Amino acid sequence: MDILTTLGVKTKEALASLYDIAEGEITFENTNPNFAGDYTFVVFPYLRHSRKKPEDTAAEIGDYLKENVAEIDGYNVVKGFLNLELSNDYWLNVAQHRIDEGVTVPNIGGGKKVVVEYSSPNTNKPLHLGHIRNNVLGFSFCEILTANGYDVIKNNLVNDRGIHICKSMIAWQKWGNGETPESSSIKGDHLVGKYYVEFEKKFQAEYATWLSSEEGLAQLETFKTSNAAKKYIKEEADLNKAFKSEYKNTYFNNHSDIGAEVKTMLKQWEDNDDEVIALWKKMNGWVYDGFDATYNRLGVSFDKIYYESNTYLLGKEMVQQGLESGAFFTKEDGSVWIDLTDEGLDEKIVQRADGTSVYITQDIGTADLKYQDFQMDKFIYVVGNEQDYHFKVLQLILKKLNKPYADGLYHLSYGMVDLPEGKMKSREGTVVDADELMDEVLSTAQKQTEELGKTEGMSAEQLTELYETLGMGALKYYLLKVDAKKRMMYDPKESIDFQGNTAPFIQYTYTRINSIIRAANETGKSTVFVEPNNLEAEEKDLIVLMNAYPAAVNAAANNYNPSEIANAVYELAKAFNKFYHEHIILGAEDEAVRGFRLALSQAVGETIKHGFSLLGIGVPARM
RNA sequence: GGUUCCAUAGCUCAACCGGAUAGAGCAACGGUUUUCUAAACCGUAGGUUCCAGGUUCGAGUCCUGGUGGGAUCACCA
Repeated sequence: MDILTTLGVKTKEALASLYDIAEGEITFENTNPNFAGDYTFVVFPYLRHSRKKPEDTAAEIGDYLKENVAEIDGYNVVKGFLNLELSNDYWLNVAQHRIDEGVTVPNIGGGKKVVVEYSSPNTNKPLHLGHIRNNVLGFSFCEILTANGYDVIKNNLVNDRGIHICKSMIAWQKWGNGETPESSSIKGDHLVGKYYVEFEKKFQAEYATWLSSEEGLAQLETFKTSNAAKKYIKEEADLNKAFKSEYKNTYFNNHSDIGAEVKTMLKQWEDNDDEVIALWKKMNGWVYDGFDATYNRLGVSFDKIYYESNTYLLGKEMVQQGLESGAFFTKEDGSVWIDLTDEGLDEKIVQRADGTSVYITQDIGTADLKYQDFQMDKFIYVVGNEQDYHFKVLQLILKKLNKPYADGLYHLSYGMVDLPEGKMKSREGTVVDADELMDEVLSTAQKQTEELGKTEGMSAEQLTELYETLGMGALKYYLLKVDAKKRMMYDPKESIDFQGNTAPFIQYTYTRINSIIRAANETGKSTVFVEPNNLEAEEKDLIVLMNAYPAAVNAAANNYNPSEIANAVYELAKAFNKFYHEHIILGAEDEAVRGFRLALSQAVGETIKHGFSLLGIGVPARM
């Protein structure tokens, strides 16, 4: 029986026999490091039954437990806190089990099927830092679920059609002069992105001209006296600027020449125009080549890729079902809506008056498609928290449609990544490009490694691989160590820092262990676990932390939060470095002590490697 | 304005779902290398956990009300 279970049972017994308490859930906490002991039982809640001072109550329970639980060596009491001290034999036992069995994670998934959607890029722009957080988070979380016994399907929904890609296409057609990734040596996704930017530039210029035209100025005057302008007047905002942003979409739709071209192209695409489809395929092909390279480098992969061009018409049938069942209603113009005011939300459109679908319609359809394809128990969307509302609505709609899978929807909502200068804004050119960023961390890894000069004898390929492992590790760890839910700050200086709570620090710890084990093997020293006579504090810390690791893996899955694993691994690495500094391992005189420490070190190394693999980070043999 | 998320050391983040004296890293200062990799280790300094109430034996954590910030409230995706 697990020690905590035993303690729970015995403590219940103690409470019953001492104070006649029958009910209640018994919980233990890890003893605060400032006090002696391993687990702590808080007696305050039981004082009204015991009718004794906290100290006396704790002591009575402590006596009972010491008497009845073999693993308890002793206890101490501070106010109402009963600190239980477990024997060294118990901890050595734990160590032996861990060493014999390797890392074992309790199976909480039970083979349940989970579809995880992440990445979900648009095909008009290259990936940026925000996408990296998404990809790294999504991939890591899939690894974590798998380790917990879930059957995971990683899926990507590629947004490959729509007005945005048409903008790139028009720009390329008009101003591209036949430029290709080959002819320009520009990575495909960046090339397409270049034309997207080009389009925006030309459009802005056209818009600016119009704004100062007679018609534009007339519209501005109309705007100034309109209702829409009132709130700007209240805020004392610049009305010219306000008009410029307010009217932009209207201008694009009703006045712009290139806007009209884009819209025509989108229509042609929907009508399956051969030429447009060919161009679309060509340019998307470039983007996919580019994305594949980036995904490869990030080390992420997918089991199933959905393309919006195939799924964007889905969901209409379900809109019909919803109309029949009364979940949806039709407005006068023929558009279809759902009323969510009972849930504290608004009315939400699910189909336009012309019968075409909107964003959420597609998601309704895709959810159903996923269910047809996989009959999953749960389906998770790794999407930024800016879409909290969208997924709340999506789930409610699925519920109102009585879909059996509706309850299985979970939005893994992660926070935005901010820069020291503020928010990333593509319009202001402050986005951090994914490929550039990866190059940067890589060259930093190389520079650092070369400065330290410990890689003598390594081949060019080995070095390249090492820089990749260190650089990508640093970047991924930087993004994964903070709580996924929280908005985070990306400081370029910090992200390439290799000291302290960073991947290279942990990787370094791993290589230290690795080199000791290697030396032990070379000199024929046994790394087999031997029970020593004594247990040092630093040794015990390692056992305690390794013992806690599987629970952290469970918690990371339950809380949708890889950072719990990052923290657990960091604590372990830190504890090992302290142990390493305080105690000699390979050179220990006593054979039993040496064997024990070697076995323990090896187990620490395995745990680090295990944890890092769940984060999608590799460990080098040496560095 | 409605809804919603957030606020912890100079900076970036923890704090095991209500427990003890709130912890790390970075930055600053000082120390450690004839011993298994110093990308390491040890020490010093740094806090009214945004504010005001409330619940509780006990609150950074729960509730209410403020203040400040983000997101969202599109027939965009």
